[in-house]
Amino acid sequence: MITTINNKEYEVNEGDILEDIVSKNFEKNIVAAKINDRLSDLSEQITDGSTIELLSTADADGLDILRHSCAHIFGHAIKQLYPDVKMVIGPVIENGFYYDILSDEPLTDKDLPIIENRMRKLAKKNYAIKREVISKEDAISIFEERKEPYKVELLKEIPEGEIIAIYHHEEYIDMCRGPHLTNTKHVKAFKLMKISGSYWKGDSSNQALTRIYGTAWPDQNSLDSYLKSIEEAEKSDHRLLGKKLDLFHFQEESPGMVFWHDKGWTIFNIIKDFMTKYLRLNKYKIINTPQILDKSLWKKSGHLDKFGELIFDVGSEKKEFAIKPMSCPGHVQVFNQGLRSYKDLPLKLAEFGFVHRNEPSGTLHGLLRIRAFTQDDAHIFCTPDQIKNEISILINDIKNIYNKFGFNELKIELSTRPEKRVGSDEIWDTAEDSLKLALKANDIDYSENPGDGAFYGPKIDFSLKDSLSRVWQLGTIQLDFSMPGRLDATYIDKDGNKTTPVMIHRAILGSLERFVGILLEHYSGNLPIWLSPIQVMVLNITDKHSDYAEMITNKLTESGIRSECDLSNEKIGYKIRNHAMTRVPYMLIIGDKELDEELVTVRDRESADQKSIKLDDFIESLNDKIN
RNA sequence: GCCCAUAUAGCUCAGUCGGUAGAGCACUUCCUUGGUAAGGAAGAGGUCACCGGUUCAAAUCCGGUUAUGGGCUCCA
Repeated sequence: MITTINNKEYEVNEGDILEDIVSKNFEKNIVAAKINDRLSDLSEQITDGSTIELLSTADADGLDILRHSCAHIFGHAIKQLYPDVKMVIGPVIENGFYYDILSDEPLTDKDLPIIENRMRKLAKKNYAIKREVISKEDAISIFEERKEPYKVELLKEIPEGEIIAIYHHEEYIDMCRGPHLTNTKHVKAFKLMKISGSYWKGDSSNQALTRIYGTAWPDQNSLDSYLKSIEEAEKSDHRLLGKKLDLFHFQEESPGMVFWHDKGWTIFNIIKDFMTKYLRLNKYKIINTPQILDKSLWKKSGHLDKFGELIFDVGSEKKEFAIKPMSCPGHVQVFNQGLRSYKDLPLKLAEFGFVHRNEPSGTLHGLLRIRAFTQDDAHIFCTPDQIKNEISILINDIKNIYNKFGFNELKIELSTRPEKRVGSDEIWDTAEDSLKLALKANDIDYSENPGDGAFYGPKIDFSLKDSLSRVWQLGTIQLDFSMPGRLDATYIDKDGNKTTPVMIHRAILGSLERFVGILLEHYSGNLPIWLSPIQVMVLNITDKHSDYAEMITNKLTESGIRSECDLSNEKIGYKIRNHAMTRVPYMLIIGDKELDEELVTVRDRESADQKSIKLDDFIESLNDKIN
């Protein structure tokens, strides 16, 4: 009998176990295999003519297996330490695993080192991990006996006929599809990271569970460098940078709403101005609609019923108002003023819409998830045949705009028709096709999210990751066949009939507040020159040079360069250190030499290099870089 | 909203067994006028998040509230 392992043929006997062949012929760090492209344990029997690819912990699949087995070792440890804990699920995630458990005694982070130590001891015992395929009934009775109600419930949900495997080492038994390591000895480098909450089946109305996160790596070096990278990423946290660079703050009296300081607000406005220029160039009408509108309008638009809890309300003289959570209904009111002709379409209404949403307290997160924010919102009113072209333009523009801000890697998702929806299937076909065609035409890599569209239409979402790999949505393009009708928007078509337009909701940067946060993390605070709130800091060496330094600062300001000067009575080294920490791209040093020769000495943020040049030359080269 | 944790000077943090608080930086004043990442001295700063309880006595122990952090759920 012949089998192919890692492209080499081996003579084997009927009933041979893969592990035996591996231990004779291969290195020790082989942990699992792909048999005919299916992930498998080394404990499997070899069949005639199969093609086998061996996996070590250096392979992505092998590493996942290591992490999965590490979760089982966690289970083993926690059951030894806290026998009453109920095990729920323990899947592999990016960089590690988690395990959901139910514990009567609340576990805290102080327990993590204790559990971790026990895990280390268990792993070192070199327990063999065994796989066993058993019947569903047997599996249920095993876990009933072990008082694991969640495992039993999960088992009951497995369809008849599916293979059920259990894995055990020493006294620990877990239910698992596998594959797993053959021995706990491969688990050497791991750490329990954090403890948090979750829910049974991810439903907040179900039992609250405790989730423990761990990370696991092939060796200590990889673990160390992973931990180090997290530490580094934490330094890029926009909340930390907001404080250090004096950009914004939050306080208790207004949770989830930002107090912008001068420098932060400058960044905000640079972005807003950039987007305004884009809107003007692309024939948008820029409007502004009221912050507070009668609740009846939100009732009519459908938002009050769907998002009532999240809408802030205000009462006045027996009338009930809502603070706007979005700008769409307001935009339809503007569209509805006067009679619209098909010749007016597509009509693009844009607003930097400041909206309030009473997000649940537990979801707030710096600038990335807040309760009051500014959307770069626009609504394109058009006919169904204009959709494709408009979407195509948008996708292309969004890509270019993100590139301009330095983002090249994005996650783009197309969400298609949900079960509950409005509009005919023909309209949905057209809408989804136009989105797909536009994505293809612009050569966009995207994934599909079937059934995740809004009830009123499909959408394309654009997301980015923050410094700690959390994903945040930026832009969105949504087709809407519902709201224009609900809010009585019409135009006169070619035949003189009143017709309801289609509405495209789109935001490019999403929330400007969030976008500032993401930019800060992306650049670790070292914003490109054009986005820097202070582009040039002028430093005098002694009082003698103050007037010249001030004169230079004024000249820079007159040339449209954001600059300040620091005339404080400190040594130059001290001033450089201070401003270097605030990430100013350029410092100009002014002393005797500069005064005598009418020059400025430029210190560059990137290289810390200095060169002395004429002020006008500096301004010119800076303007080249900015534009 | 749910689970766990945290809250001390403007910032970063220390504060042991319950006996009403401390450092560094920043700030103010003075000395210093110094050429590329911290010159020196002095001073000022806190109802220890808030409310309540235990105690002769609470930053410290207990309960609650608020906010923040990490997740979960949610996100038009």
